[in-house]
Amino acid sequence: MTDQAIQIGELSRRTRCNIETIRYYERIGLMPAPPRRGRYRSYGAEDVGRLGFVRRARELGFTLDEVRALLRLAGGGEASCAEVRTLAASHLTDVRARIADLRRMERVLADAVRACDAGQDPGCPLIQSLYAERGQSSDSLDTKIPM
Amino acid sequence: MTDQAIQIGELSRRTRCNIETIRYYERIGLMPAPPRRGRYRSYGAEDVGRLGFVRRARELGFTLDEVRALLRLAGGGEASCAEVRTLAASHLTDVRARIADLRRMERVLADAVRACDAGQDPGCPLIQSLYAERGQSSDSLDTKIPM
DNA sequence: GATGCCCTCTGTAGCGGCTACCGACTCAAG
DNA sequence: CTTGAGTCGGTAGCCGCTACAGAGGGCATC
Repeated sequence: MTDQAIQIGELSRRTRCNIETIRYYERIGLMPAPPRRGRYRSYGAEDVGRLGFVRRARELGFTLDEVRALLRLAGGGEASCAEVRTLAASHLTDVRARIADLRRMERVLADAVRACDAGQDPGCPLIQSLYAERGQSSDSLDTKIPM
Repeated sequence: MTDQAIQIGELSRRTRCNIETIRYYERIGLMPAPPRRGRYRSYGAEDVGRLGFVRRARELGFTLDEVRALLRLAGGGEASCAEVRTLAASHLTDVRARIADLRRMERVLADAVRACDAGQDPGCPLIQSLYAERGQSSDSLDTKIPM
């Protein structure tokens, strides 16, 4: 059985989650404070599962607040599936917006690098394009989308 | 002529850069400390240009350190164009890596949302996929690419 | 029992790039 | 004279960690 008590280092290895990060998650209440063996934290299989869940959600770009919500919903029954779907769909929209922003950057950068390679301008084309103002700026600095 | 002295509010309007951010840039030495009229900062056309440059570089996703480097290179002659190119090319690589990460997230999220819509699973498919471990995790949490 | 060595502990401070808020001031218009 | 808008410097907060300091614990080896 895998329900033997493990220490934080082993939990870290199994979930590929930094020890400091585990303690951080505990501090902010994302992971429950485990019982202690002496002064050492003692984790079980459930913690491995929960922390794995958190990590995978983070890899999908969910914020810690969203992860908290997902964890709450994970316990609920069928009803919560709809809420999960909503959360995921809205996050998906964010991800797509970020992709769109990055693609704009990519295009401009690639153009500039190409212009540099052509290299018959009097000055550096990239520097010049940074000095020249383009139209409206797509707000990519203002939109605050997490991660 | 546009070289009349303007205050920080006007500079903010012209560059669409938050006043607090302008003062922040001054504090960290990205913008020079301007002369004062009384106790108020007094800016000129050059500042508008420089700050615009900074903003546009930021919109392309350059870090403030990279912007600093670009500003230094902007003064230099032909020689620096090659350095600018290098900087931009390496940043472009970063941007592309971030796009790739986001596309992976997008794919997984879109799949999960679709599975939710199909909705014949016993539990919520997204929650379940977060509990199940996938293979190696593409490191999207570890790679630290700015912005 | 003393020496290593590794693990774990708590606590705090730092990262980047801002943003927000504070009370105090300055200045011009009404 | 009052009111309102702008500006001032300073500090603290945001997110999601990461790093580091200094102490204590536990086990193997000499």
